[in-house]
Amino acid sequence: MEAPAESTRERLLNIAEQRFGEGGYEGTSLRAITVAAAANIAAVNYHFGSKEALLRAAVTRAMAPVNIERRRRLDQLEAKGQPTVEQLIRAFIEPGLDVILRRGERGRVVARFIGRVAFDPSRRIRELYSAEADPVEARYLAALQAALSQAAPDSVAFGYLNMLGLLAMHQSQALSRAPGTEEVEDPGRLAENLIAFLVAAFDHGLRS
Amino acid sequence: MEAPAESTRERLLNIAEQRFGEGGYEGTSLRAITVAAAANIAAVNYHFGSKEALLRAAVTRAMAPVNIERRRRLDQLEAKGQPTVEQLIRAFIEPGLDVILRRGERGRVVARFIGRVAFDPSRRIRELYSAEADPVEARYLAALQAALSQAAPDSVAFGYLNMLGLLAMHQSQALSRAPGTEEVEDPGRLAENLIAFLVAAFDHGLRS
DNA sequence: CTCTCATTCAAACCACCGTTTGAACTATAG
DNA sequence: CTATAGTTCAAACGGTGGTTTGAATGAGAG
Repeated sequence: MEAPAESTRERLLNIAEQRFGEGGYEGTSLRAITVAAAANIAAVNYHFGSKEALLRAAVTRAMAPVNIERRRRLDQLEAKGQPTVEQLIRAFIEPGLDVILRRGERGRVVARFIGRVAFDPSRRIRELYSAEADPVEARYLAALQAALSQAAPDSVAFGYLNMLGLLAMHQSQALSRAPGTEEVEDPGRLAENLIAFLVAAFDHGLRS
Repeated sequence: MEAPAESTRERLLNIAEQRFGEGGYEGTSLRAITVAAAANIAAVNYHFGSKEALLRAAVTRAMAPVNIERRRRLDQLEAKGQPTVEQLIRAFIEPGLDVILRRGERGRVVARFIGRVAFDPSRRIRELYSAEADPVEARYLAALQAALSQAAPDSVAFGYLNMLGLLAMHQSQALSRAPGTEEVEDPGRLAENLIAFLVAAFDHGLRS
């Protein structure tokens, strides 16, 4: 029928991404995942060890390209001297939303999954996201502080937190209206709107 | 021992607020709630009818004072003519964070609960929040549009969505670092920082 | 062909879930 | 005191959760 090259392990990760992104971790059963992936229940524990380990593997796989792209852009910017606030925000936001642009329908699934994990009620699970994002986070904080030398460190951290939150919110479509009420926004336009919003807030809205 | 005036119904609502705010709806069992509330399992179905009805009652109770205060401020502002963007943002944010200021430790619990419900993975549950917030929402959107006459309606809606999201994020402390790493921010200062951040974004970051 | 090892499978395990039941308790009204 | 309505209780219901088991299957190596 379709691509037979997809291994059970990959099918589980793909469906887990989709279902965890729709219903959250607690709200999604392994049985729902394995049925949709045409796999046996025991496959999850065979390939990953536990439900949480499946989630961990899915988070790592989904975040990897985003982190790589963020690092790449940061390297590139810093090689050219002191980056501007807008350049830094762009280098942070765009990789998070390009996930949607690059791949088609799967892109939205991945983005929603990432955003959902970032906002999960359980601290354990939010920390999975933090652990993935942490390596880049320190570099962004330092670069933002350098670009906003007049701003207090607390303010820069506050701005970064808001940037992270708004990105996760738009990724997960958490507060979007009921489907049909509004058309799903074009991801490219969304990125530009979000970047403009954040640049203005960083440039004019942080206490010194 | 303590206040014996607390009815079973009130104890259930208080504990539900706390536990749903900590673990989310799916991640919190009725047994955990009833044990903590020193009530029988059947008490939930007797007083509310179901787990979801308990959540609904808790959301309604928690949101009521916020909505009342928002309406009051909106009435007051509109009686004096065209409100500024800052006045409108302040009238939206402050009631959401005053929940923390007014009451002591319980304030944080209530705020976290509200924020958590707004970001719940299940659409059903997010709609509980929307249903409570909706009546005021239309008024805020109209007032913001009037204060930002040069901005496109889509942009105003985009800004409002971001305001809603950032408030819910700070209410729920969703992306806060592990406790102990940073001191919990003073709620008053948080409100001022958030308002300044949003005013700047609305004034300089919305496409026309 | 045979051995080996990775993978898949049906079935079961046990714990916990939300909900229901019917009896026991409480207090107030007649 | 007695009836009555409101509330609490222990116990059980059926269903579903993540996890485990041990046998069956498959392909590749010697």
